Amino acid sequence: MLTSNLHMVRDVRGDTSAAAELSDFNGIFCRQPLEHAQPGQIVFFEGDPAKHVFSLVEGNLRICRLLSDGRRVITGFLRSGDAVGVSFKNRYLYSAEAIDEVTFRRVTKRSFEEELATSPQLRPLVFSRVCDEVAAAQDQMVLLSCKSAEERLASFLLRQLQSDEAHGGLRGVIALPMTRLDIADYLGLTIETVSRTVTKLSSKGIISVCGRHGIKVLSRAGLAHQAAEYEDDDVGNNGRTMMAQRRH
Amino acid sequence: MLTSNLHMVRDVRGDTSAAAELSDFNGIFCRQPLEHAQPGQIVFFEGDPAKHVFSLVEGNLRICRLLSDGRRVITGFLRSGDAVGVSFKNRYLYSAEAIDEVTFRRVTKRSFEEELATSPQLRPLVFSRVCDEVAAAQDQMVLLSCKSAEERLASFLLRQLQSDEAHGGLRGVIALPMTRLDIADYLGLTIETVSRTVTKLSSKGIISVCGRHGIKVLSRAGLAHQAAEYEDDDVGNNGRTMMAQRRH
DNA sequence: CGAAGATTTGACGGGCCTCAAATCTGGTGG
DNA sequence: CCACCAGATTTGAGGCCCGTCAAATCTTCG
Repeated sequence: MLTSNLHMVRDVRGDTSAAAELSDFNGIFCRQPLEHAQPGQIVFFEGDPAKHVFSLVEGNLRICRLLSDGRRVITGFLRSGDAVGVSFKNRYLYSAEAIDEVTFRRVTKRSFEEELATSPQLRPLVFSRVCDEVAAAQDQMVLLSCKSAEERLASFLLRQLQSDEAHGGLRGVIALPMTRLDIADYLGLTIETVSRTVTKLSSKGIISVCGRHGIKVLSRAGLAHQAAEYEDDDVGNNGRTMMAQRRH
Repeated sequence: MLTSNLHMVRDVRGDTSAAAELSDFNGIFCRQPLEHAQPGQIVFFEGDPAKHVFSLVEGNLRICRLLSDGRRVITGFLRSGDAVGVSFKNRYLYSAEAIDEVTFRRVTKRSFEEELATSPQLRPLVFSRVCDEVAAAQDQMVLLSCKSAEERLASFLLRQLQSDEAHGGLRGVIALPMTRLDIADYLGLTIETVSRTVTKLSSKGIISVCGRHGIKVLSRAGLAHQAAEYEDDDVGNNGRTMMAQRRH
């Protein structure tokens, strides 16, 4: 049975304590040579033997899965500081493609696993990242399962905004290195619907389009409202209330 | 930040070697007393402090997440042998509800984590299960992202069939302890669409409905064809071919 | 400038959702 | 044993959101 492969293990979470974590995690990679990939280049293919674990130093990757008839799903976007290929499985379950110019390092899966087995500091770190990975996947399942196009885009933009800010981007401005088709395949929509929905949010005064790969957030509250999620702040709330509502 | 929680760590994978794994994994739980839950009872709530890890002994659970307006998403179904609540996070990210009569055991998260830290046999086991969890989540993202109602239901039935067979069920018969509403919330459809699609598959001669909670598979190949996935056998293929098709 | 690709905009149709009602199933009490 | 009821499921009619197809516009780069 072809089973799991972890594609994304986020390295930075936007607080000052992340620096220590980052160096710990990257300790495995830092002796490896830098490698490069051009936009559109595929770092590894779905189905290939999973020989390496990668650490993204610069640039952005998209994680793709394909159906037999050519339909494409993007299960995640990766940015500098993320790792990809962490798994005990022997084949990659997805492809990793460079969105823009990318630099990365790699270690063999074997040495990564040895490091993991022998390093008590590393273990909880990796395990914790994997938990974040599962949480992200579940958020995405919620998004795909029952959100409208407008809610999906708003949720996506909100996440990107938080991610950008965690990485030291300008407050209120979202960088979108990926194309509209990438966004569409990530949100389970078509390119046309993404475009129309961007226009709609823009005409509502919630965002403002800045060129092809930039969006300015004019009303964060408006975005959060459209996203239809529990989080109502820039910071997630731990005191989220429970309601046991049911339809009908 | 409220982040990941692993809900499903499948314990049995249908081969004879699974028995050893199972006893290893359940070694943590086997000294704990048995607990019970009635149909509809909630084992723990989304947002509650995550104090325990659970091991399902008998019966079925549904894993639910709710949106603020009451929309419900089921991110997974659990059966005997599965564990739930494995995570380093301090709050549950989802609710776990009994579908039928359920018996389970629990250990504190603290003791589970201590066991995990000190047991070199257990670690790769848990880590491997987590990988399966992520793989399942990604499969579900593919399903929700771009499959039609018919493909979703076919994929779901195929998975249930494989799971049933792995657990020693009758060949070709699928047990569906959950309601149609559960299936709908799991597949991102409405209850009416699920019902209509079941009827459609039935009238095509691919399945045959056996009462409320049973479905007989008349044509496994037909199901697999409708599911629109790579796997074309009852066993997944490791030699899956890669194609780099793109739309347009 | 010109061409290729990315994005936007428009018209139209279909698949799934919504609302409504009929039917089926299982459990309870007479 | 059977009537009855509540909940689950099925079936039907109609509408809407988003996908499909097509064309215009914008951007980038040789």
